[in-house]
Amino acid sequence: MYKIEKPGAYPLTFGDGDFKRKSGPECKHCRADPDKECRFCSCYLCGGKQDAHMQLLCDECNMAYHIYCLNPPLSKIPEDEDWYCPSCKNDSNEVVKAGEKLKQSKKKAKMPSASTESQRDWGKGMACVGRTKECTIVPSNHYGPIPGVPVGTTWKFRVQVSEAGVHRPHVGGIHGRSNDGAYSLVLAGGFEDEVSVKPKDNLLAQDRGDEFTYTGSGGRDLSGNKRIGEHSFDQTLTHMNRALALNCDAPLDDKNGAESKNWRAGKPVRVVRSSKGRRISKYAPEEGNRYDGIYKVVKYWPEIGKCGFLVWRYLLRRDDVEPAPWTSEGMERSKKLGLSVQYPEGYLEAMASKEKKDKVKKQTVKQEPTTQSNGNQKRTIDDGTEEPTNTPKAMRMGDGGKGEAFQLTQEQQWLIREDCMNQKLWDEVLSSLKEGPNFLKKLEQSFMCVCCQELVYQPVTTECLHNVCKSCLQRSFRAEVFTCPACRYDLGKGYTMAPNKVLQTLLDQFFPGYSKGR
DNA sequence: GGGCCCGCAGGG
DNA sequence: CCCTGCGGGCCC
Repeated sequence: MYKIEKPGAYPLTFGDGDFKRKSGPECKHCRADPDKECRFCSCYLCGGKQDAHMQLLCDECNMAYHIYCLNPPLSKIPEDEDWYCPSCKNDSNEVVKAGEKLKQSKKKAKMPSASTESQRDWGKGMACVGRTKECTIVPSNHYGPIPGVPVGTTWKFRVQVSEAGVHRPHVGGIHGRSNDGAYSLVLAGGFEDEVSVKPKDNLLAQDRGDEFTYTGSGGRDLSGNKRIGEHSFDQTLTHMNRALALNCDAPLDDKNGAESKNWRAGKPVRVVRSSKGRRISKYAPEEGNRYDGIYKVVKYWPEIGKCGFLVWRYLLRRDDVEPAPWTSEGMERSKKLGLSVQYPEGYLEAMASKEKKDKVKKQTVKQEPTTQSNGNQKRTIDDGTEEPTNTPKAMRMGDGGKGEAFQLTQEQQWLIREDCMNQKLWDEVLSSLKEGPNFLKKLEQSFMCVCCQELVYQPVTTECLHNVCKSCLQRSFRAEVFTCPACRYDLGKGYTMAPNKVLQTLLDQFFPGYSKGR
């Protein structure tokens, strides 16, 4: 019934009450909220629910795709019987017809996976995924901030930073063009042992927040299909190293380096700090990759690194009107803007269900020692093996049941930590864990919507740190009241009501089924 | 906890 | 087309 039989027969409509897909009568990912983007029940590429009549369903994976989101886009619904999405479609020259020998497309044939015996599944996970969106508001060679992305914005994965347009390469540390300049770089502490051989220069090697030194790329042994490796030859002032040097307001000198007379006159570089740099920099974020603003190249010079090979080094200095995230001004701003680590769509949910699955697996292994995984099994991020969720997934009282503390699952502890905007509330609620059953009462009180006086549903956590049902807040806005219903803090007419997915996941676990009929 | 090594995006 | 690359998940 989900197959498009003829052009014009589109099963994905919202008006006829027959909106059904893989998740039963209502999508378990977005609970059929028409205002919520969802890649599971709507367009897999943009998540948008609009233009249902232009959403094609893949006959293999059953995911929906806007014809205009496809690359290349389609102008109309194809007339063919079957349609397969880009990831399910088989390249025609990879299909083995009767009497033909196995052949592969040129590209695939050259890929490492074609010539390896490895059974490991590389297909999933954030290391090997492609972008699902692209920044188009500015070109890829844009200098300066990305409009709409404030300093302090943080993403869990590099691919998201790329999607936002802040730093486009997936892996590379510098983004630039060798005849133009560098647009952005990532500080991830990949060069900690590359401090100068001269001890007094070690100070310069440190990240001091508003100033830091950076090491160029290249000179590494990438054999074995690696992306980073040991230094084994000299770096040259070419490619991205040349690009970054061009940002410095001084004539290029690829022998001795150069220093700017007026450092602010150099081309601006967007700087992203990664949590990986934490080992060597106290300015690195706790988690993910954070946009820290605009820096300029003050000078650059060649140097013999600890590795014994020549490396190019750069001194960068901050030049941005937006406060740095680690300053008190910056922290206040981040709080006001409600900035928190952004995860890919569906990532937290996938992690949560994976954790659950792993636990189940462990148990089955314990019970049936003969069960073996064959190693060939394909894994998917969410292969839909969810059990019915009528029982709390979690924490019950201990065995005796007489007043023991409430037990949180690991997953819940993790999710609670993720919900940092509600940290204060959670601290308070968690303090009643030891009161056993009273914990749930306390939880219900703490996350009650001030409008409907019920447990919040699709909660919007406001800048002023209150939780209101999205629908309640929308009702308020429809009545032209644009303040927080709890404290009257002005949210502004254009306020975007992003539901707190982590909180919703948690509440669904603690109060299974509470959102039914809402 | 460290090593292995994949697809993808970008520049040239 | 080619080459490069301060990711990241999984296995040992």
